[in-house]
Amino acid sequence: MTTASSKKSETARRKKPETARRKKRRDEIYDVAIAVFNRKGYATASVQEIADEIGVLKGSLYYYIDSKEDLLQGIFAQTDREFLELIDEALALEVPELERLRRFARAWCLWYLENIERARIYVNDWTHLTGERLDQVAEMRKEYGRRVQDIINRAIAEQGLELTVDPDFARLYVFSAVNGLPMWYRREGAASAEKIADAYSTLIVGTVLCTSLEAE
Amino acid sequence: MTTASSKKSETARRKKPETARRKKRRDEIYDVAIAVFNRKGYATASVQEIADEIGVLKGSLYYYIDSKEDLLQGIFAQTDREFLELIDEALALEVPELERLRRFARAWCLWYLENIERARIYVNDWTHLTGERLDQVAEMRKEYGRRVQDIINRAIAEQGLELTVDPDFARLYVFSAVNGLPMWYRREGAASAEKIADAYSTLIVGTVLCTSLEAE
Amino acid sequence: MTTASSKKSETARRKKPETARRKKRRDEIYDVAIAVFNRKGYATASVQEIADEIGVLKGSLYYYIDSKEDLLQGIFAQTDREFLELIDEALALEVPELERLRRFARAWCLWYLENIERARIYVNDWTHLTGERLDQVAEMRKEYGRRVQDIINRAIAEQGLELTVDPDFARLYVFSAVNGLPMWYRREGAASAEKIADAYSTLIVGTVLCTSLEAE
Amino acid sequence: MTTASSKKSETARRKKPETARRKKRRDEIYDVAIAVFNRKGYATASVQEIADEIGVLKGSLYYYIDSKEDLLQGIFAQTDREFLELIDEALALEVPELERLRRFARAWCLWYLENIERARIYVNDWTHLTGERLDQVAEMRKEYGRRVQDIINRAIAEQGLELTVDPDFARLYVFSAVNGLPMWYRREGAASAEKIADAYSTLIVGTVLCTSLEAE
DNA sequence: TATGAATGAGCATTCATTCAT
DNA sequence: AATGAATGAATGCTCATTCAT
Repeated sequence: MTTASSKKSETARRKKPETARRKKRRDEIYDVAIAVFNRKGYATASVQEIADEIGVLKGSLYYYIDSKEDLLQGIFAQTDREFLELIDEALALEVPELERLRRFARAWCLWYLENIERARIYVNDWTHLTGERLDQVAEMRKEYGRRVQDIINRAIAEQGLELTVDPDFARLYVFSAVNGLPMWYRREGAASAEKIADAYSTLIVGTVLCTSLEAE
Repeated sequence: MTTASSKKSETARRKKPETARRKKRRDEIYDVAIAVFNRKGYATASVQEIADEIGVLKGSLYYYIDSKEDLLQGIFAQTDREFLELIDEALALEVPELERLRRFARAWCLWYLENIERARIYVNDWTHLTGERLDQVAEMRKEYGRRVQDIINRAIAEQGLELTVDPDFARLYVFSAVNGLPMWYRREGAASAEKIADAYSTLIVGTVLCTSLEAE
Repeated sequence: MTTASSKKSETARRKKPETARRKKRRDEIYDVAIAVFNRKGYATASVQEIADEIGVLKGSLYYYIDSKEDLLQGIFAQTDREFLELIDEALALEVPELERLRRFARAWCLWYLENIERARIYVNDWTHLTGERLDQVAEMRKEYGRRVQDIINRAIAEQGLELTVDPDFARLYVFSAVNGLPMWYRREGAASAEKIADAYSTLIVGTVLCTSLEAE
Repeated sequence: MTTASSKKSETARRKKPETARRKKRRDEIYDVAIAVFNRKGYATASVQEIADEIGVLKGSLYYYIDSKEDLLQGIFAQTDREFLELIDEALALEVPELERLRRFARAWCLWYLENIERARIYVNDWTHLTGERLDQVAEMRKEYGRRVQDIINRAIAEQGLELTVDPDFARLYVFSAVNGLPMWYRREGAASAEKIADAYSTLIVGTVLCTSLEAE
């Protein structure tokens, strides 16, 4: 229930000086962890497998991480940072709102596809966090929602749509559609990330416009 | 119900006659298993928890099931049956194709929402099946895809749309959107299942129509 | 540690009247148990398998037996009875001692081969008895040893052999050789039980005669 | 040492370098396992007991072994190696064939007696191996048979015996006699291993010579 | 920094046995 | 006589984590 990162006493957790060497190792661990969690899922993956793939003993990892859950959180933190950046870039654009939506949608999809392993973990395994780690991620997700909703609402307002569908549903629908990418996308697949992002961004814009579609 | 359980087939443990009493217990086990898997995820949930919730010893469950994985497969089997029915009902309707799509979409969403626990397990945990069990479910999913694609394509043809987006993407997009329902829907939430199904079916029809949307 | 048969109180164990019907069932259980123990070994075999093969529920067996170990002991009891008879028949013969040995050896082998399933259980699984059951079987085995030794010694005396090998070793050697039959004999094998018994009885007589063999 | 342990071969858990410390622990585990399997039989013995006797937690053993069956196979592998050596040494002797037989027989018995615990496990528990492990051991046993038969046949040929008994039976008879040693031999017993080996080798030579004994 | 060894708690599963009906 | 259900204890095995070196 308590976060694993609060186990060690404050003094003991004096942040190790992040030397270049240390950082490199850390990054390697994260990269491998992403590969392994992606392949087997967080719950099923074992710390052993990560260690094996790095070529280091299991116990040695704990010099760099506090726990397995720590690793997961770390992956999410990175993802969070990048996604927020993505949104901010879209908001910074000086273009019509619908165009902003389109460009954001495209960038979003592209980012998912290019980081499909991390995206898959994000979508599938965030439930395996516990305690405040979970709260933190949940809060983040809400924040995403708010910002994306904002983009959507501005487009709707700009277009002067007469709503038949609650725009909240449009957001949820769009989020789910994008979150579903990792379910079927394979890097070696036939369709390129570019092509997929084109198609998806068109559909996303369409979904937003459809909030004024007559039900019958 | 259990297909791949031919482990002990040497002496072919005769199939127990499904008495009312026995069926009741079995159903209870499945209900509790659904609740527990839904709450914690299949991989993290333990047989112990299911037994505890029923108020029976862990080992006693094995009088009714062959394995934990068996339980998961059983849940899927039920789900598969119902979903195929849903599609067939839609295909049997004598209405215009777009209307068929709309009605199917609505029924689909409604069914997801009403069985949201099972849906969540289906979406999240099918990867935890192994061997032919996994193959079987994978095959089922493909079959769903084909049938839903069929419904989509017929609507597109009927409407004489000039395609700008591959209809396969529309299917994937729609599937993801629906599969995403368990991510955010809560029974106690503000929006009723009916309302959600209305909105989503409109958006789904919209997505299909958007396959002729100009990208720019 | 305490024998399983002392679990039930004296009064409760009032021997059920051995009706014909009951006896038939009991015999069937023993036959199947022999088949199953023979196939998988006592330790690995399960009561379930026996019940399955009879076509009765596991629990029902306990109307006829007290425990799994009981079953094993029962099998041994039958075997003991028959083997003692075999020896007694040999001792009753009015023939020269070497001839008595030869005839006994042949009958012994033949009996092993004809009851090879029970013999296999006897040889392999007597160690799985516990408490006084084990003591009882151990005592029986000693008794066999004494009687067979008697036959051997009489033959040696009759032949006036000048011993170079302790006749006890001859007995142990012969016992092991016969006990080894279940290790390789298969009913469907090429050699008939008769032929094997012929060969083995010759070798057994030979072994006894060899107690006067010069070591160099 | 472990041949069939390619379970985790995806990530190929690198073979730990066999340091002296590690080897000592491994040997200890094997020694205790031999003691426990010898005492209770493989099927009845539990990993728990082995751990208890070493004074380590059950799970800790798995740092050194892959499975309980692995332990059994490891014991057999050692035994196989030694036995084949024994035969090869006998075949390398430059002595008359009957003398070769006698010396081999003696060495064989002596080896059994000196390693009586392992011999007992070998004789009793090889059936508890499964899959290719079982196949491998079965193949080994056949190979032994062929080689010992070879020694026997050469002695028979050298002696120019007129056969009345199939030499295959002589081999089976002799094998059984030796395999029976663990049934009765106790280290603390009256007879020394040397004395027993003397007596048994005489009887073994005798058995081979008896293949020309008249049946009547 | 990293290793090697061990811990301890947990897990899915099996099975002989009991007993109310 | 037999059933059907449950018990309870054990089993082999896994794994995140710790820690002395």
